[in-house]
Order: sequence, then C-alpha cells, then structure tokens
Amino acid sequence: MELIITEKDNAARRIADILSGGTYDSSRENGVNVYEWGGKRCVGLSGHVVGVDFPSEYSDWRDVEPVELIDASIEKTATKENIVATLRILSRKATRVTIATDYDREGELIGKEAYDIVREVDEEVPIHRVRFSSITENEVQDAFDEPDELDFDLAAAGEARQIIDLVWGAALTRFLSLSAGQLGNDFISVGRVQSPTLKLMVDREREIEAFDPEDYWELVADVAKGEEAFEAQYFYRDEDGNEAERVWEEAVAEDVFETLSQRDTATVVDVNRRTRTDSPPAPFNTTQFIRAASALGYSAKRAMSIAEDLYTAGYITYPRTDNTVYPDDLDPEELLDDFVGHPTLGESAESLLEADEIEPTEGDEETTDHPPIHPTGEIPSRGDVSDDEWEVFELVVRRFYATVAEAAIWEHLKVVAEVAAHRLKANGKRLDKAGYHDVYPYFSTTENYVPDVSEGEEITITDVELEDKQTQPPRRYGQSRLIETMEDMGIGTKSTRHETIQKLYDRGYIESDPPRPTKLAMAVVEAAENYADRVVSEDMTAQLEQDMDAIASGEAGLEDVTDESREMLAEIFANLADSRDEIGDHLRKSLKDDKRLGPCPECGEDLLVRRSRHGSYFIGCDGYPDCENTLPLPSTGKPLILDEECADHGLNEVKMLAGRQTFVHGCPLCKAEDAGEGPVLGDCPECGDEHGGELAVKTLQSGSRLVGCTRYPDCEYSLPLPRRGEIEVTEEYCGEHDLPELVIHSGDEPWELGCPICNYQEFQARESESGSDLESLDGVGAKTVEKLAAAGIESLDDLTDADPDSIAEDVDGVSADRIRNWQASA
DNA sequence: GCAAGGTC
Repeated sequence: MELIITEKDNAARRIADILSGGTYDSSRENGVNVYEWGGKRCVGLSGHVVGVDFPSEYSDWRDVEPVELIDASIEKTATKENIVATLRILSRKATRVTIATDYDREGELIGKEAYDIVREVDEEVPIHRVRFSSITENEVQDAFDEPDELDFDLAAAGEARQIIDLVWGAALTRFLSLSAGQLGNDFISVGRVQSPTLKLMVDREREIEAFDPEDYWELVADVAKGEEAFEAQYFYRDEDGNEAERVWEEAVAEDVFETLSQRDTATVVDVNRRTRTDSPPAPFNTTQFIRAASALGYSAKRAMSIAEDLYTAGYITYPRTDNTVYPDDLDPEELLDDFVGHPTLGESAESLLEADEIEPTEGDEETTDHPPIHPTGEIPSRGDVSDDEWEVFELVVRRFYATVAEAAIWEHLKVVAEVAAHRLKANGKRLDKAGYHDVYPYFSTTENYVPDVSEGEEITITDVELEDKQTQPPRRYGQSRLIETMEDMGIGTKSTRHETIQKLYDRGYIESDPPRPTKLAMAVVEAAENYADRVVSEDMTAQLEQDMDAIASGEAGLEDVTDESREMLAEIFANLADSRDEIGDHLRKSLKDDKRLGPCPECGEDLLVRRSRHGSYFIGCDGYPDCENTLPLPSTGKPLILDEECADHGLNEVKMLAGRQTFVHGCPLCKAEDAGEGPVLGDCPECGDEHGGELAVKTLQSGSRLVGCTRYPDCEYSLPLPRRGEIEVTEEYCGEHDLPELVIHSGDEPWELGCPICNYQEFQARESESGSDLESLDGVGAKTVEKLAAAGIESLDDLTDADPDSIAEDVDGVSADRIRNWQASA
C-alpha cells in the first residue's frame, strides 16, 4: 500500500480526487480523514503535528533561572496526537510513502516531521517527496510520475528557526515576567516577530508624543470661468524651487490675502494637460487582500476568518499566499465563463470576455506554494453565505476581474493663474476611460472639475479664504498598514502577521483601533532596546533568513547557527543580570499606569481597574486592604481607560469594549452615584457570617435589577428581580431566611413576591419540574418562553401582571392581542 | 502560563 501525506485535509482530498480519477473512498481514522483507492491511501496533516519544547523539568518558571534555558536541551513532542497516531497506524501497512506537503520551507519541515514518524515505525520503507505549485491535474501527475527526495537541509533550516525562536522567546519572556512578578496569565512576552512589530507602534507613539505642532496658513480661492466655478489654491516657490502651499508666517499670509481679496480677476498664465495611465492592480496576496478588506471595514482577523471559510467551502483559493503571479494553468477566460449569466457578477465577466486578448497583471512576487487568491469558479448562492461572506467573496471575484481588465485613462488639467505677483493653481482630473474601475468599484474615481481655459484668459475671483492650520502629528498605523509594513520589513509570514497583531492585543501591549501601545508596551520595548536590541529589530529576522539559506544550501550546519545564536543570547543575559530589579520596577510602574483612573475619593491613593477572581472587572483602590473602596464596572466587555477626565471627580472615563456592543461607560464614580444601591435587606447568606456582606436591591447599568451582595465583586451572590414595577420592602419578614418580603407595584394589582430567596427557589423548582408554566399556553413553545424570559416574563404570574402593549414592544413576533388572549386563558 | 510557524 502506498501512503501519501499532505499538509492539510483539503489538499489530501483534492490529490486523491486527481490521482484516483474521482473514484476514491473516504473513511475516518481517529477523527482524521483517510482517502483510499487502488492500493493507495492519502491522509492530510494539520500543518505541524509536532512542536519543539524544553523538557518538563524546565516548565516551572520560578524554579528555573531563565538563563538556563539557553543551553537546555530541546524535545519534539506530538501536538496533534490523533493525527500522529493515525500516521503510525497507516505507516505499518505502507510499502511506500510519498510526502506531498506544501512546496515551501515550512512544508519541507512538516514533511520531515512526517518522515520521522514513519521512520519510528518502519526503518526500511522507501519515502519520497513530491513537489507541485498548484493542485491541478498536470502538476500533480507530473510530480507523482517523477518523485524526488526530501530536502533535509531545507528542513534543518526550518528547525534552526524553531530552536532560535523558542530559546530567545522563552528565555527573555520568562526573564521580564519574573522581574516584574507577572506570572500566570499576565506574563510579559518577547519574540523575534512580535517585538519589532510592537516597536513600530511604540516608535510612532514616541513621535506623536514628541510632536510640536506648527502654525501655518493656506489660501483657497473660489474662481470661475463665466458660469463654471472651480477652486484654486495659492502657491509659491520655496528655496528649492518646489511648489509650496503652506505659508509659515501669518503676516505674509495676510498680505497675500489682502491682495487677492482686492482683485476680481486673475490671468491664466499656464495650462498643462496630460493623460495618465492607471494600471489595474496585481492579483491578491494575503497582505493586499487584508488591505482591501480593511477598506471595507473588516479587521485583519475578521477578513482572514471569512476568507478561511470561503476557502473551506470551495469558493476561493487558499487565502494564505505571498504569490502575486497567476500560475500558467489558470485560464482566465475559462474562469470568467463560470460567472457568465450570474445576476450580479455576470455582467462584468461578460464585458471582460469581449476583449480581444486577456493578459492578467502580475505582481513582483512569484512563489511555488500557492496561487494568488482568486475565485475557484464555484459560486455560492446568496443564501449559502452571510452578507459579510458575500461581500468578501465579491471583493475576491472583482479583484480577479480587475487583474484581467484594461487600464483606466485619466485626463489631468493643471491651470495656473496670476494675480499681481501671486499665483493660484487648480488641478483638474477626469476619468477618460474607466477601464478596470468598471469591474472593480473599490477605488476612488472622484473627478475634480476644472473648465477648459487657455493662456491669457481672465478668470473671475468670487471669494478668497485664509485658513489657519496646524501641522499634525504622524498618524498611528492601522492594522492593515502594520501588516504591510511587517511584510516590507520581512518579519512574520502571510499566515501569522495578523495573528501577531492579535497577540499584542491579548498581551495588553496595544488597545483600541487603530492600535495604540500601552505604557507596558513602551516599557517592554525600552527594556529590550537597552539590553536586547536584537529582539526588537528586524535585523534578527534578516540575519536568520541568511543563516537559514546557508543551512539550506549546505554551507552551514544547524548546530553552527544555533550555537552562535545561543552565544549572543548568553551575552545579553550577562548584561541583564545586574539590572533585573531596575527593569522589574519600571515594568511594574508601567503596568500600574495602564490601570490608573485617578485619585480615590476616600483615601487619595490611586483607583485602579482590577479583575476579580471570577474574571469580572471592577475598580479597586491601590490602598487595599487599608482602603476597601470599590466601584462596579458593567459586566459586558473589557474596560478601556480613555484620555477624557471627569470634571467632578478627576477620574478618567471608561469605555467598555465588546465588539459591536462597545459603549462608553463614562466616569465610574458618576455612574455609581447615579445608579446607587437601594435599600439593604439583610445579611448575605453566602458571606454575611464571615465578611459581613449584606444583601441590597441594586439597579444595573442595563436597567435590570437584582438583589445582590454589597461586597460585590468579591461576593457574587445574587437573586433576580422583575424588570418592571416599583419595589416595596415590607415589614413582614421571612422566617426561614430573615429577609423582608417584597411587593412589586405595576399594573392594577400589586404582586406579592415575598422573600426573594423563597421566590427564587420556587421559581427554580418550577423550572426543573416542567420547564416553564408558560408552555401551558396555546401555541407557546420553548422559543417563545425564552423570548418572554428575556423581557422579564418568566412565569404565568409575570404574564398576568404585565402590560400587554409594553411586552409586545419588547418581544419580537408577539402581538399585544395575543398576550391579552393568554392573559384571559391564564 | 514562554516563540513562531503550520492549520481550522
């Protein structure tokens, strides 16, 4: 039996399809798909199935000095055990093994990992390697007709990278984390890719902080030729003879303004026409795809996740690629044909097919692993995909269209007019031939109208404006701009760049969007710059790439490269040893700066955003345990401290980040005063004895109410209350729980809720017995019960007491009349 | 509970 191993399941299935002529059978082994036909089996890995790590005696961060990791041994362990197990089983029955992982360096390493697993089982079985640039009939057949050998040097180059990344990353990460006492989830990470990426943002933030704005003035005139109005801008020649619009002295600007304002006309002194060819864009690689999707409002992560889904469903090609040159076997006309007749995408395809010759554009990068991202020809129906998925699919289709479309032609018209000794200019542009813009409507094609004038002609000046402006600090990098810059710097890969940015968010290094570095990030980059400059510089990757090339070509061995790298790291640690406390102090201080809201009104220490044991956020005093002041935060989202300060309390305002439900919470102290806690009912059954917690009626930000412990968030005991109606605390006490009975006043009849604990227990009992008594109503099922519960209607009692019109407003698809019927039957 | 790189 021949065993064929690919990098992913998708590739395994397509190769099986090609080699078997569509006659393969599929089965599952340990949850892994195996494709089988005529004495062959094909199985897909899931990328790397083994990973590098230190032996377990190094796993306790506190017991091991980080410096020891430099010379620690490194093990390979299975990370996808079911796949490794399946591979072992299949290897036993194999008389021949063919490795068909992706045609790139990482693919060679993944192939080598599979090779090692096969070799553990069978030392003899012949193992070959096939390479193809795209999974098409011709390429795959050719590759299998003449199998090659695994390139062990190339795989070793990949292994060297793994080792260097692990040793540097782990040793420095542990050093910083230990120095600041940040263990557990909040460790402080460093790495060859993440740290230079972070430094990009930190450097930009430093520029912004150091920026000193400068005043300047610009002059804009409304001018006209007869009835045709247009805009012209004042300019002059600077010392270098370049055109300049910004006037740096107010007196000069006002002088020009005076002169222009006094004149009614200007004389055209120069008219310049030129045509410009606007070439269609190159095919999509991952980075350019992310950039285009981000212009549509998708984050890098979201764009990739949608592309991934579209790929898995078979609508577009593999979304992780550097390639910007279509492979020879892509026939653009054939692919366009697939879209002919489609209600929304067909027209463009049909128009493109009318061209005499179709010659796709090419980018600079041609690689061997995957084609540029393009549609497969399989088209989802509108109902098969979400709106977002369709929008992204259409983008990919239209980008493909653009790459086979004609160039656009722009007409530029520049007019210069003179007023006294001053000059005004107007730049007009007109889209003469739309070309690819017709099929790719994502770029701006805004025209700027300037009428046809000729030299010597007089134009009228209808208005002049003097605008006072200030130079602006450089702008923060947006996510897609960051990914492009990473690509330019040669750090990260097509598959990891967007994940690296996500990682920086997760580590608390950046927040908000466009991302902005935290104080912690500034301190980490600073520490790295001072002691381990290499790890925040793209040079480390550049050097590593060179070393990997040397290993791949046989000029250097894996040990040569990793030994040298370890020596460099050892030197860094020699310098770090004495500064551990100093670095730790700085990191700790920065961590606190990121959480600080302002002074505690009770003791004057700092109020900080904190996290309870249960993971919820609240505000606590830095003076704890001497000061026990706390303020609540909403339970949805992650708090972001804004720059805005509350005028009353001097506290920074807080925004709760929760995706689409993100909202500004404002000053937490103002909020707490507004919402306030209602009457105290009695001791908290959970913590009253031990900590003196009390139960009180509380109103949350959302408007919903509950009986909760005053020691929240340390104690999270709570009982639900109905949303509507006024709550009366009676003098009657529950004998069992020693709490006052409650009455809810809404509608005509007051509702005697009784002791809140008893009430809740009864409710739970009813729930567990029969789901809900609401289900006894005509035509009410589990779904409606859920909807009603969300509106605070949890039982027949709730329903009879409620106002039909207001429920109908809250509950989708339930009319007030229907509720009245239910009330009658209940 | 470290990195970066595959993959989902």
